[in-house]
Amino acid sequence: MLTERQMKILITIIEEFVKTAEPIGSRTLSKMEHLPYSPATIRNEMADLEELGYLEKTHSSSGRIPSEKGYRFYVDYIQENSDINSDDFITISNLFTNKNIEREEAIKEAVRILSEITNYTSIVLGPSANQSRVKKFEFIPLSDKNAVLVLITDKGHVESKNLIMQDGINIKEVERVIHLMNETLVNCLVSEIPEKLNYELKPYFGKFMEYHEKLIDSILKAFTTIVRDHQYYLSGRNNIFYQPEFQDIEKLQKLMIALEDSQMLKIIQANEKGLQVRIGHENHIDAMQNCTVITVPYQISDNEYGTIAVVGPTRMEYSKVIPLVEYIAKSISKLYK
Amino acid sequence: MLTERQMKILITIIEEFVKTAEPIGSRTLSKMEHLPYSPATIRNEMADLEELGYLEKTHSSSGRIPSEKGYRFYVDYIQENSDINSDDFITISNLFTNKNIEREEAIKEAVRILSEITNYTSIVLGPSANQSRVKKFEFIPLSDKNAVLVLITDKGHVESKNLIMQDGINIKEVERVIHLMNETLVNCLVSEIPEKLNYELKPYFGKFMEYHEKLIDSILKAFTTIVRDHQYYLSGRNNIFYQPEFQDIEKLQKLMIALEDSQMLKIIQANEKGLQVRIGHENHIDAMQNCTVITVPYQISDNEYGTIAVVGPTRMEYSKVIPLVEYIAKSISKLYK
DNA sequence: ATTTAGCACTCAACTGTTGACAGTGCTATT
DNA sequence: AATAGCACTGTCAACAGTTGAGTGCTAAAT
Repeated sequence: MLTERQMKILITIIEEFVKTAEPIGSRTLSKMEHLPYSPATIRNEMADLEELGYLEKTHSSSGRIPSEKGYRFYVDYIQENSDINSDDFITISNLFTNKNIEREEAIKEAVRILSEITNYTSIVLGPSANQSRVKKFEFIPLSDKNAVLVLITDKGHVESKNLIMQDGINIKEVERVIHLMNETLVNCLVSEIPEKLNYELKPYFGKFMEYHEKLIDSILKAFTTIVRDHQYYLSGRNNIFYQPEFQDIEKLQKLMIALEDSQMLKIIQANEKGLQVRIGHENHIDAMQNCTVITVPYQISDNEYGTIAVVGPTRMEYSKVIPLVEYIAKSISKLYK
Repeated sequence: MLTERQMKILITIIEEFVKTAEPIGSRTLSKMEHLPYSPATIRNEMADLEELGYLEKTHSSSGRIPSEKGYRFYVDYIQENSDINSDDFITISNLFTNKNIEREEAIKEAVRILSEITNYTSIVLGPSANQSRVKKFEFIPLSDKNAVLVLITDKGHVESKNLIMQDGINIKEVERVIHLMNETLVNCLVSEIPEKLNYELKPYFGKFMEYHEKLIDSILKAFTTIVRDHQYYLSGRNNIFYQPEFQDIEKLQKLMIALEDSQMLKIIQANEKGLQVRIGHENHIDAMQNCTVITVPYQISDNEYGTIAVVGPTRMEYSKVIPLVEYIAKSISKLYK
């Protein structure tokens, strides 16, 4: 285990490195008044901390920087001694007063502010519509070639599609198809739509007119997205530019591409357990070896969960970010209760 | 005016520079079989072309690169002699067959492919809902605290909002408000919604219950976005990384930020006249001095226009991109007819 | 009157060298 | 156990020298 002094030194190095992004040397530490030891003493302690895996060197004669293990220690440490900076909290709590009763806007706004305060990138992942049930399909003809089809679920998901009737498809016929769709599909799980369309509705029509099949295929295609997709909202992506660890254009590029990749979803989505901090390699994504991802779930109905995530360099202001995301997630969850 | 030979040289320089992104020297040109002149002769011509403003040097002893005026000449030239590469066209025309009758998806997909083929960034700007009329508001209560409000317009815009009833607001009351909203607002322009809510509906309720005002404010806020916003879809943003002119991280950053800026909208939105090519400074955006923006409108109903845009470096493959965007816009417009 | 060959000149990009400097590890001393 | 001293290491920026691609100009050739 670490001695009191080692902990003090380790934490000071981390906090200093978070500020400056420069390796910290023994002389710098020795000058601090809460570390009244000579550089040599500190060097010895640093050598020990390095041997234990908490610190690293960038090259043989450089100062030290925290390792992932170092950050992990730090994160666990501050989660016990968490300390709240009230200023930012006021800004956010204002968002969730009755001025703004539209949920999605409020969440987006909160996350926008989150990335502004922290200077990192943040993400909202809304709940998937998978476990919702069809409340109704609404079909609205607009002209003889155009119509809108709207799907509304019991959890409030709304998905609309602008349909275009190609030659040979009559809008009256479509209306009949939709009518039957409603009868067949209302109250069934959104995830079952494709299956039901294919095996219950299609055979029924197939006997009569061959172009109905084409039509149903199109509708099918139109609504597969709702089954598959989560709402995914990225905010503050451009903040990455300001991080010194991403001045290298290739790393920058890889990270930006990763942020839009489906791997990202897997990371963010997996946890309903509470706050998670994934440091560096714990993310299992190549482009994110220098990144920490903090995720925290929020609840918007009995069994619907979304996630808020913050993506930043491993050299992240954990003590600021962690309480903040927790507070936001809590505020959102409170709305529903 | 330019002599035949000058034109030949100018066009060769541009096409060569588009390929390599390197300044072109007289020796290189002289080696090409359609330019059977000695380096010295070509040097003289290049000096003249520079004096006329079609070419530039990066430094006093470098080869030449095209100036904006040079590109302008080139673009005007190829638009007369446009020449269509059929391979890419097949990919795109497949998108607009009856396999896919959902308009928005088809457009997005087309633009996604556009940025893939060209390796530039492309943008769809959907028509604003401003000139649409309210067809109906649909109000769907989900629980005693949650409800969905859906607005559908005569042009097929659908906007949905998840409302959360804060303490003191009863969902039955809300239902009544929506009912009255429907009566007041159906058939009026979307752009008039705020006004009508404020001056026709609010006074009526205000007398009875003060919290109705709060409620209407919230609904108002929820639906201002639909009035203001166009659909804005960006594809292939990460292609910018591959352009040698944006290896400088600062330029890259500025461009990426500009792409999400509202100035962008103004550029893209302004023209219903047909294809436009804006080269470098013609964009009047600082971060886009090295960029060309090609825009072309598409029509989706009697008086609804959207825009497709391609953003790339001024050193762009004009002869490939221009016919392609024109073809896509035409294909989309054909859907509606 | 064009076109071309020849030559001096320019500038960017690369190379190798150097010295300053920040920091370390080790050892001897307090 | 803590510290002072010292040799050592790697980074960084500045500098000079070299190379090479390309130009402009002039004089000769067509």
